[in-house]
Amino acid sequence: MDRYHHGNLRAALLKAAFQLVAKVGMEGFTLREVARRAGVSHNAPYRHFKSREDLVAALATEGLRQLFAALQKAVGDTADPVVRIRAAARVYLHFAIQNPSRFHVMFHSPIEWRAHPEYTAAYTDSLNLLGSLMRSHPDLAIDVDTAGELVWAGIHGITELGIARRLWDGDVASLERLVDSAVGIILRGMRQQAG
Amino acid sequence: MDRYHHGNLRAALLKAAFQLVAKVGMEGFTLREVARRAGVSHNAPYRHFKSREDLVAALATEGLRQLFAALQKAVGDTADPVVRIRAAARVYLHFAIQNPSRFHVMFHSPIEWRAHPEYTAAYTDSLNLLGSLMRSHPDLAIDVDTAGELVWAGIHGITELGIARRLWDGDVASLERLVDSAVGIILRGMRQQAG
DNA sequence: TGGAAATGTTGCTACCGTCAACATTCCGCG
DNA sequence: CGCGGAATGTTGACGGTAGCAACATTTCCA
Repeated sequence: MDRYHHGNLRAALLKAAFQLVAKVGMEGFTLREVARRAGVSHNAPYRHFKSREDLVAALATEGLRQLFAALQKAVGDTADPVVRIRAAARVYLHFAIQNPSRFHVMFHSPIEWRAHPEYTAAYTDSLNLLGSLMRSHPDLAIDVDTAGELVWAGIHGITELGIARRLWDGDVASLERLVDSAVGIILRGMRQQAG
Repeated sequence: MDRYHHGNLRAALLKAAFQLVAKVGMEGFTLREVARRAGVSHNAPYRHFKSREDLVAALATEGLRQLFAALQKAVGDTADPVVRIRAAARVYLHFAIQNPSRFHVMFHSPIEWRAHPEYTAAYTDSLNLLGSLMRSHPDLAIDVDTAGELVWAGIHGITELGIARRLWDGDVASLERLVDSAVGIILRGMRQQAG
């Protein structure tokens, strides 16, 4: 089974890249090391990715798809809008906590994303999902798109500062409580007010 | 004035580093290029910074101090808590928009910050400032520290997604409106409710 | 004033991203 | 079949980078 042609090198490279970035972070992330871990020569990756940046972009895109899939799954469990939004928020947080390097690649890679429409598409999928959640939430004082963006931004901010260890003592549960209360507060603040 | 000893190379290196990162971002940011721009040999920086990472950490710390100073200045203009909080939020946003690379260095550098207490101190200063703002805001339904963290996270999230061009059409004013409404919504959501 | 400490330079090693040239395998068409 | 081009993988080279060691210059103070 030691063939000259690998068979599915592209997927193997992505897998190796995920493992590498999980182990050493984005510093120390090296195209050559990825190739080494996939058991191929240092130049084999160039048959599947234009450049190192191209591989990173693929990694980010793949990560976004995983996140989207997780969000979809979490959201399907109930019909209550508030519960669904909170579930999505928790999934977002947990994804980031469990894969901080992956999250980092997804959101902090200094890449010109306009050259990678698959990335933008994957991103938009999640944003749309959140938007549709807001649509099912009644009594919004602002339009649903803005509402979705604000909720996204709130969760994203907590998650960012959380994995950066800024507002986190290491206890996941406390961060989760913070996310829950953020969702509650933001949704409450967006409500139509009677008087 | 062409001396062997520079006189204040450390400051000159930081300045050159800020210019470089503003021009080429964090990719292409090179210790040797910084040295070149400061007009010294490729190894001179090692007399002032242990490593490349050490220089980046100094850069991030300096950026945080600038942000803190800007926040302080913005907050001094009025006594109304809500206005002050909104002013701080806008300053945060504008700082990031005007110095995206600097912001990136400050918040996305994969550095073990425990080894750089000045960074954590600079960070805490801003967080405390925001906390004190919340303290002057009446009728909070939750404790002030949590309130401060939530406001920070909300603004941070909008700013992050903003400079990543995710929820931004290029118009600063629209982002500003988003920040304003986020502040309003979050503060409203955190209010004690009568019934 | 003289020598140690601080600061800057030169040269080296190991590694990285990428290009070019070459080797092997696969696959469709006669 | 078989053969020739396309796809895939390898080897080798080049320029650039981080960091180490050895050396040169300047400063400073005992």
